[in-house]
Amino acid sequence: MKRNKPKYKQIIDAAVIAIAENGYHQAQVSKIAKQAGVADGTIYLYFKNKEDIFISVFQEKMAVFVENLKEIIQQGKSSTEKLSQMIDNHFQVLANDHHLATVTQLELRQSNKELRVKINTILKEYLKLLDEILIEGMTNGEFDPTMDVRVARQMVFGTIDENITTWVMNEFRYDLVEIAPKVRKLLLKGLKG
Amino acid sequence: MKRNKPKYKQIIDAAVIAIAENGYHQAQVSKIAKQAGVADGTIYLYFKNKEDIFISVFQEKMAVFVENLKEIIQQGKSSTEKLSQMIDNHFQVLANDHHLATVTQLELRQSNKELRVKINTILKEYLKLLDEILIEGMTNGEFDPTMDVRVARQMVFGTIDENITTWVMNEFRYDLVEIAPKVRKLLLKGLKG
Amino acid sequence: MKRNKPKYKQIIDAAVIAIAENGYHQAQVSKIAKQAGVADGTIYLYFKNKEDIFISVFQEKMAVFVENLKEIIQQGKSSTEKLSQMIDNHFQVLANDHHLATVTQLELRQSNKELRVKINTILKEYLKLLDEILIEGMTNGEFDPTMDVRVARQMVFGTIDENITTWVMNEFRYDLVEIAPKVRKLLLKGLKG
Amino acid sequence: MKRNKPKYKQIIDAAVIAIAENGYHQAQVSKIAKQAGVADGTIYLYFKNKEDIFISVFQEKMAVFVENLKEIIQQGKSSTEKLSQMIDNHFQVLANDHHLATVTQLELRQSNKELRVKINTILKEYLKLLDEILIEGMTNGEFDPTMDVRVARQMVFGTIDENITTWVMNEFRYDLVEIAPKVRKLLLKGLKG
DNA sequence: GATGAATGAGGATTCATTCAT
DNA sequence: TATGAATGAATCCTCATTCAT
Repeated sequence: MKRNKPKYKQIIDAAVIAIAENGYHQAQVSKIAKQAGVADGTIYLYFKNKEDIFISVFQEKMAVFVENLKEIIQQGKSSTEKLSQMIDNHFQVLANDHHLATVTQLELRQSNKELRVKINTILKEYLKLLDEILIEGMTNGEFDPTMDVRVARQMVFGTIDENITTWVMNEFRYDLVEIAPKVRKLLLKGLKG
Repeated sequence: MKRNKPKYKQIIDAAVIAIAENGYHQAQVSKIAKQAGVADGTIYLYFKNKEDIFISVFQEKMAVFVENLKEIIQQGKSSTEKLSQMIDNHFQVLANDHHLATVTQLELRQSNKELRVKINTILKEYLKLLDEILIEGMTNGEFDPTMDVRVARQMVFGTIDENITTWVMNEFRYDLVEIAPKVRKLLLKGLKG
Repeated sequence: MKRNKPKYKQIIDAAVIAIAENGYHQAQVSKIAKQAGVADGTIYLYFKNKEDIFISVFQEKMAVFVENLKEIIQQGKSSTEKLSQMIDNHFQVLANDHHLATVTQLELRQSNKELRVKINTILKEYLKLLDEILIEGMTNGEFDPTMDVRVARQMVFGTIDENITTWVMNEFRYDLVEIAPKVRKLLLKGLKG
Repeated sequence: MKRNKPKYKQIIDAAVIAIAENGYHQAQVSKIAKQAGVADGTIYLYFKNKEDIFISVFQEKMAVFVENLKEIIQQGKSSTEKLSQMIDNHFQVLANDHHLATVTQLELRQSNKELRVKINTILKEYLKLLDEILIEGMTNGEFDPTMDVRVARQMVFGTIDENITTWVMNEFRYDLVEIAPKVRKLLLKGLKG
């Protein structure tokens, strides 16, 4: 399994840095290779093509969010608490890794429609977990049982996403973590049953 | 003033179609020119360069949103009503123009950071009007007076944006206008004082 | 005759200025038209095409040299005196018109081979008069009667030309007129019988 | 060092042929690449851009003149002999390579001012060696000690250059090598002390 | 597995010239 | 005569990918 060889992760991490520092369109394969300390050709021993690198970057990093969220769901008591922790975790992970935030919020979105569809597919696992929390809350009365789950999910995700993107576009000039409770409060009010 | 000459609007509209049908990176100047029924060189009598076309597209189309919103603010009675109408208008304009929706939600976001910053500057006028509504509502008690306006604004815009983008990515397979009241209800609950 | 209409000379002079200030390749027809205070299309009422402007510029300005030289030949006593005055005149005319010097010595030489052949044809009249002086001198014993006239002519013209071009490339930083007597002395020694 | 790789020289030689056969402005990169038997992109592994090819052509070819001249200076006995051999060498090298003669005398001069300045910088090394010969001759009494070296150098170079350019413009119709002794004789008489 | 030299397709932009007014 | 809006051909360079070593 290529995924477990050291050079695989080495290239993934190099890609994040190369994209963050140079921008999506300026993150050429040769730059990623240089950053990873391998030859250009070596990249193609681990990835099918350039697009495959970017998808893998998103996949690997998204896996962290999904894992965290699964744990949150397992350990959380109320739906409200689960959602709160999900929001906090989302903000915290990106607040702690500016490179990653730049890549996911700004750079990777410059990819073409086709690639974005693939990225969305990866994202779906995360959104499915979010749906679980929402449905649970609607069932147990914590959230409004009459609301449309898709719309609610898009409110939660859209609000989080917009807040983080704005923070990145403002070049991290304010503390993102301070925003989290405000977002949480607004969203929970909107959702509550 | 070039902006008022017929060919200016002709090229703008051609650009929307060319981008929607071919994608951002495949919308070559020659394609836009062909779609507009003018020679390639004619484009450059009205626009400084390709980027200028894209900025102008966003500017011209955004102007419709801003104009509508200004009218909504003038005629609306309560802040709640103003916000409701703003949401409805936003959904309706894009529901009626799939090409424009594709361009603003998916294609134009593939532009590089520099261009996106310019686009954001244009967007700010719209968001400022949204802020006005929110602040008014916080003052008159319709909305929660303790909330952070920026976060609230980002919830409203992020929720609208995410819902529309998802609709576009699902290739307009469901009726966007039916979503509007659901979005409106959730958001107003989140904001209310 | 178009040649005598005021706009003809107006465009010629505008071309010299446009070329001198912008360089050969940056002297677009539109710039020349603007400098001349006429519309782009008007240029084509007086000149067949862009090349025709440049040829005419050279023709009109070279005519001054030829006229002067004819007078020098008529009034001069010895061949030595005629050659001396030709050299002085050549240096003086260009020393007094930096724009013209830039155009003839640097810019017009950037034209393609075809145009340069045409320019050379115009130059030939001037060189023929120079040949006359040389042959006269070879006949009357002032110049070496065994020398090859073509080679001698090319020495005279090449020396003058190289000195002036160097002066232009040094951005007129020294006094060209001071060079003339030194050139004259060297050339006459080379030629003398 | 790219300069020593076989493809470097291969491209340089291809450029000379492409320029000579098509003219400066018609020597597209793709033509040079085709002539060199490499892909267009390969050019850019060896040269920064198109201008860099042209500068390098001049540099590489001028290096031959400079090298020859250095040897001539070392082995020559009198200043007169050194100058004579310099003239002969200059004529001979170009007489033997019509392509090169076309390129240096006609085509490369169509470059813009900026490039010509760079070319002149390369030429300076050659002219400095010429100055050395002249100054030596002025010191040892072979040449006129009162003459202005710059003017003398410009006479020598201008005369050689004009004779060769005329030969190229006459499409090599006569034997250039026969001109050399005539040029030599005239110049030496002009310079002698 | 690893290298890196070589490939070659693809597009924004300029500007001389025309021609309807 | 004079205008100037419109035309459209033409080219340098980048960079993802391959493959001989």
